[in-house]
Amino acid sequence: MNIPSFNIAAVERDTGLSKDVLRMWERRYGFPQPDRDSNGERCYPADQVERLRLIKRLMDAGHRPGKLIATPVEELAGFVSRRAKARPGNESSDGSELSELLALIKQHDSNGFQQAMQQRLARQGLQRFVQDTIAPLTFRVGEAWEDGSVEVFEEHLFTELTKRLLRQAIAGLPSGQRSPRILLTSVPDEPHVLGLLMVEALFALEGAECIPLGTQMPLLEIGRAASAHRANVVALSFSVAFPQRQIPGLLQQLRMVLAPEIELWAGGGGVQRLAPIEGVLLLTSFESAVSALTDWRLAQVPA
Amino acid sequence: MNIPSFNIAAVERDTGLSKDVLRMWERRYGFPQPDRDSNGERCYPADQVERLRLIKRLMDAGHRPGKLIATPVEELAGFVSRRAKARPGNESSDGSELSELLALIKQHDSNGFQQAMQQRLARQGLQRFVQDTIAPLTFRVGEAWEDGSVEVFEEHLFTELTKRLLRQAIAGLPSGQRSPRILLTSVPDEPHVLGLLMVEALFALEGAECIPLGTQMPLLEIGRAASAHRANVVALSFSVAFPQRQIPGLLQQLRMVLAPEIELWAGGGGVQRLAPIEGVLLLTSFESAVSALTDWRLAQVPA
DNA sequence: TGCATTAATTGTCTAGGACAAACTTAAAAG
DNA sequence: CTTTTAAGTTTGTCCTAGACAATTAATGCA
Repeated sequence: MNIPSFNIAAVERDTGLSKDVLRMWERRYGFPQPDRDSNGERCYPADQVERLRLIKRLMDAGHRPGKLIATPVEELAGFVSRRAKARPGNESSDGSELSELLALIKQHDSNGFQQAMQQRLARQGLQRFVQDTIAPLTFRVGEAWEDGSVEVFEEHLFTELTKRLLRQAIAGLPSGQRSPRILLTSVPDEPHVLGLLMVEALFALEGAECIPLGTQMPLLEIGRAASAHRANVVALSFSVAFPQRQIPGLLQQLRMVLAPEIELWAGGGGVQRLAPIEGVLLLTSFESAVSALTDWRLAQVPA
Repeated sequence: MNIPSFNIAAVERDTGLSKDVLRMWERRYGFPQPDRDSNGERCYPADQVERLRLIKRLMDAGHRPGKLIATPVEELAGFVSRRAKARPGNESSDGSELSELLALIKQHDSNGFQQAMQQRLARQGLQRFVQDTIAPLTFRVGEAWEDGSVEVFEEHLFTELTKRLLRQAIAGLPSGQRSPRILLTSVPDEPHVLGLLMVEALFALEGAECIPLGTQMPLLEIGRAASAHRANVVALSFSVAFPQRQIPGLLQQLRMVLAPEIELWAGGGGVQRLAPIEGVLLLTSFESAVSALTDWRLAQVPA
């Protein structure tokens, strides 16, 4: 069973490192060092791809590539997330319950996980379920992914099951002619949808009319959709994983594309530490999201 | 309101054309012809981005870039999908009902669409709903997207609402220890999830235990997930939009990664016209998917 | 210790060349 | 006249190697 070797495009797909970066690292650091096929093209052996994935994970956790690449493989495993390190054993009563949920994921017990989540939803109600269960649990899963204690496929399963749960809960809420009309989506390089669903649940609970467009909408298309749906607000979500430096530019571009009377809100882990942007409302917490909605309504009354 | 200009990365995001291709076209065909900033870097004006998006759409519909780029913008609008052309007015009684659903999408009437779909689901039952409503409707939407009569954001909304409906329906089915255990996912460049949900509905109806991992799983990760979940079958979905030539290679790679006793099934619009692949079962229709399940069960009995 | 300036790090962009795979067209054979 | 084979186009992806700006770290100075 000869393990196949990956060409540069396959490595880009599987690691998330761009071709440019892969070639640059090879030139600068001497790693990766792929074989070449008869055509002079790079062929990455599986173990190098594996190491690249590990490096990428640690980079997302805040480490710097130069150090990581210089470090031998064995030691790499010893690097752990800064975030995880910074939070040693603050196991509140609720924290341990979250750990139980996390454990179900790691045991690949989808049914058990779904049942436990359903129970919590019934007990807490949708709003608190989102704020006190889904959000922190998502955070914990992200942490665990960074420090390697949760596999990618486990994270995928968690996301998939949670998406279902949330969508089901949202479907159970009343709908119809409500206001404001909020268009929910994300930009092309942002595939994470959980944040959008969480905020949709909150907005829907507060009586807003949500128009969920899914993720990855081109900017010009968002503008068109907002007009076509006569949206009052466009709400975008950026996950922590989204490259922060790109966000201000994107929001400014979108602000120019949108009609001025349409509000632009941006939330999610990616906008936590962002400088204010003209014409854009940054939602740094669930509370601020809800109060943004309240403020919008107040602002409508005098007009 | 100065319309912003896009750098090459933004254009890649918004059009789906790689940087390499954008630069190549500029060199070969003289289009696009972006301005340059003080740094010598490309700045694409919005109208060129728009034209590129149109060209990309027509390419996906089967046209060739050389012709398209040579054609003036006004005439481009006249190009229509080959598929759409080939099927002139076969409006069966069911076809017109589908058209009504499509019309609701184009009117951006989410609530009306959801209600109409719910009704059809109740009337047809899940299996026929998937086969006779969702599948053909998805096809029609794809067609309409190709010939430009449906906007991207309309297609997104359709997808989002349909996903919700299907997931809700699936959630209503019994679950628990059933067999076979089927792991459902797609490869990293395949983000389309509707096909997976449709087949999940059918498999779940037939009593299989489905493990939905969402889309875009790296190959090595699929292998790990299959072992961890003790899956009997790994089922992949490829949409019509997926580059066909890449599929055989991907499947062969994955076949090598998977333990031999785990079956590998591939379905979706992308595998319709594919040559058989050793160790991979190609599901070219919903019927073949169901019979694959039956066959698997038969094969288990003697052992 | 806190802040400003310099230095190192790192990603993205640019240019043009090469080549193989996919598709078309032309020619030959049945 | 149709089918198959061969030659020719088209097109995407990969290659090298250089430049620069933006971020992060480190130094000097108040």
